[in-house]
This record gives sequence, structure tokens and C-alpha cells, in this order.
Amino acid sequence: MGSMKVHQLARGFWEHEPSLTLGCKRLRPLAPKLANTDTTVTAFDLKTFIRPESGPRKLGSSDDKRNSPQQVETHPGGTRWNPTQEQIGILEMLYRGGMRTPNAQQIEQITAQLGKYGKIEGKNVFYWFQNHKARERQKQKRNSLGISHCPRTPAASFTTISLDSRQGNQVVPERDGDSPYKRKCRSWSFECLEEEGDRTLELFPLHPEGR
Amino acid sequence: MGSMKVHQLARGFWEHEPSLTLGCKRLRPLAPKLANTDTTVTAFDLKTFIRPESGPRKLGSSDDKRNSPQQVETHPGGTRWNPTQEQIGILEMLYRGGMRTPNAQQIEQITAQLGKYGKIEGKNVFYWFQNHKARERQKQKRNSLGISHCPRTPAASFTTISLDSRQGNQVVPERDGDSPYKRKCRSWSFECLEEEGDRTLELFPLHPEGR
DNA sequence: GCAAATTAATGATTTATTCAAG
DNA sequence: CTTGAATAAATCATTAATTTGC
Repeated sequence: MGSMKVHQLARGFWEHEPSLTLGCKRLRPLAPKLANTDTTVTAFDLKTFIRPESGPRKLGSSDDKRNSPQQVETHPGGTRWNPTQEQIGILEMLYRGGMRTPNAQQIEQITAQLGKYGKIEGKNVFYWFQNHKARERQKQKRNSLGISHCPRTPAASFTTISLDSRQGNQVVPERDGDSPYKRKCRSWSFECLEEEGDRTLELFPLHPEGR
Repeated sequence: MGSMKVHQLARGFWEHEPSLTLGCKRLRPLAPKLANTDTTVTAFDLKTFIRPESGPRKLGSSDDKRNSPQQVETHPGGTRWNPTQEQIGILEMLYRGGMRTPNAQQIEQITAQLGKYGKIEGKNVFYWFQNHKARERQKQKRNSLGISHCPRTPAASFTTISLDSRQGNQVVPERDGDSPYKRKCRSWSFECLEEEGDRTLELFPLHPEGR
């Protein structure tokens, strides 16, 4: 029990770090900018990429009042997704329906739907499935372990799902009902939302052929 | 400390939950109380998502599994990224320069640059760093293991990097030269490339209902 | 009753492992 | 065998529940 606090303390310490970023970063600062628009591929100096201060999550650092006074509520980029009950419900429904690792397209759709109930991004959906799956499995394992001690009522597999009498549906009882491997080939792209972000249209602004 | 942010009570609905809160704390009712339908959002029937076949016509689509590897259909264009020498060179340079897990923005830029030498996507860059890092570490471990037998010259920690004599920089010798933690907060989004022609996206029948 | 302090959940990242293309 | 791609496991970090002292 007590061990939990340890890291919290550590975190606090690190978080302090007012602006001395150079101490423990591997990114060499320097070369603040080199506004050189450049035109030639040639050099490709990494300074261009390595920018010292990219968007550190400075949430609530005592003086955020001045920038982006707009929606303080939804909190710009700083906070993590806090799912609403509706969203959770839908996600669980999908999970119970058998969905485990939705691909990009599905995630997009799910996100769109869930977006009606609250702010959400694709990655939230992705992570949710990852975490939920992992934790369900964990739970299962723990349970089965505990059961091993007391093998009573083994039938209590709790079939977890069955809401759908459609065909098979492979309920996938305990034991990592997951398929071994799917090689899904999800396609994704990075999006760099600087700071303003905040808009809802940030779903996928950068298209490969954009340039 | 100061995070006393008033959490918006955007929830509420089911939160009240008068009497169902027995033992299980975290279990949510899951029973949508909102029978209102109230136009608009409506019910969110998952059929919308779980479309057994409506969407992208799977190539094989016999669904019956045969379970042939899904990614087989393999886009004619190319299966996986095949980096050119220039690309590899640049990536290695960046790696040696200290970059280990670039954030979204950096990946975007790197991709843009490397794109001049050949087809490439952001995820390729991402994966490259992941793999390279992991495999370098692996190699290190193997080496150090061999060395452990012969603890001679312990100083040979091979500081992996040190090109920068700036202070700190904490080279972190062997043993996972990685920084402890950085919490980069990369933001990414999914991109759904339609099936223009026959891209991938069909893979994954959304819940193995094909049985 | 209420906030601060703790604890439990869970979102977000990173690391390890695995599979398969070439 | 090398290595790109993908997933699972481990871990960090933050938010909500609870507990606790007033």
C-alpha cells in the first residue's frame, strides 16, 4: 500500500523543474530555430527537428491565465480524456459485442459517434480498447488464480457475454479469448497539434498528399 | 497541488443511481436510462459499426475464414516500407544524435524530409525508432551479458553517445540508455484511407463473427 | 458537512515480444 | 537472418472515489 506514494513524491519533485529543461533531456537544445526555410534537401540538419520546447504539458502552471482564455473548461490539450457514462456504455457494449482492436476506420466511426456525448479523440478509443482488454485479461487471470486455490464451482466462468444470439459470436470465455494474431495493419498518421488544438476538427488534418 | 479544478459535472445522469450501488463499486449499470431518444443522437445502434459485410468489400470475402492471412491481399503497391539508404542514413544519424522517441511533430517533419527520398509514412518512422531502440538495447544486453562473465574492464560501458559535451546529457551507460521517463504526450490521430482501389482496411471483420 | 490526504481506477506511454516480408 | 509491423505487458500519471480530521 505505501509503495504507491513513492512515485508520487518523485513526480512532484520532477515536476517542479521550472524552466531548466536542459538538465535531463536528451534533446540537445541549441539552435533555437534557424528560421531558414531552406529549399534544399541536402543538409537535413537535425536541429530542425529537435526543438527544445515542444509542448510540454504545463498544465495549470500557475500562470496559464493569459493564454487561450477561451475554453477553460474542456481544457485545451492538457487533460486527459474523461469519458462520460454514455461513452463508456457504448464502448463496453462494443467490447462485449466482440470488438477488441478496432482498426482505423472503425475507430474513426466510433469516435464520431462518441463525440456526440463529449469530447473525444480517436486515440482515446484506441487506448480504451487496449486498456480494457488488458485489464479484463488481468482480472481473469487473477480470478482464475484465486480459483485455483478454491476450485469450487468451476462452472462459474461468467460467460462475460452472450447478449447477441447471432451466430457464434464466440463469446470467448476466459483465457484471453483473443485471437492469437491478426496483423491488423491499422494505418494512422501523426498529427501535431501545437497548442491551440482545441477544435473538434482535429481528426485528421494532415493528409499525405496535402503537400 | 493546484489542480483544484472544478470538475464539470457533465455526467450526472446515471450517476445518481439510487440503489444499485451494492457491492461492486465500479460496475456501471450499463442500462441506458435515456430512453428519451430525443431525436438527434438517438440510439447509436452498433449495427452501424458492426457491419458484417456492408463496408469495404473484402476481397476474398468468403468470410468463411479459410482464415487465410488477411493482409494477403496486399496492396499491389507495396507491402511494407522499404527504406532507402538515404532514409536509413538520416534515421541513424538522428538516432545517434540522441533521438529516441520523437513526438508527433518531429515525426511529421522527419517523414516529410524522408519522403523526398522515397515513399514513407509517419508510422514507418515511429516504428523504426521503436525497433531500432529495442534492438540496440537487445544487442547491448547480449554484449553485456557476455561481458559479465568476464568482468574485466568494467569501464567499457560504451557510453553509446556523448557527442555532446554539454552538461548533463546523462549518457546513461548500458542498461537501457533510455531516459527514465518522459511522458511525451504524442498526439496522433487515425487516418482512414478509403479503399481507393484496394487498400487495406478490409482486414478485420470486426468481430470474428465470420466464425 | 467540508476539504485535505489516501486509495482505487484508469487514461496514456513506453517496453518487450511476436509475426511475417524480403 | 534481418527487420518492418503489430500487439501485449509493464509502467507512469492523473483523475474520481473514499477516507479522515476538523
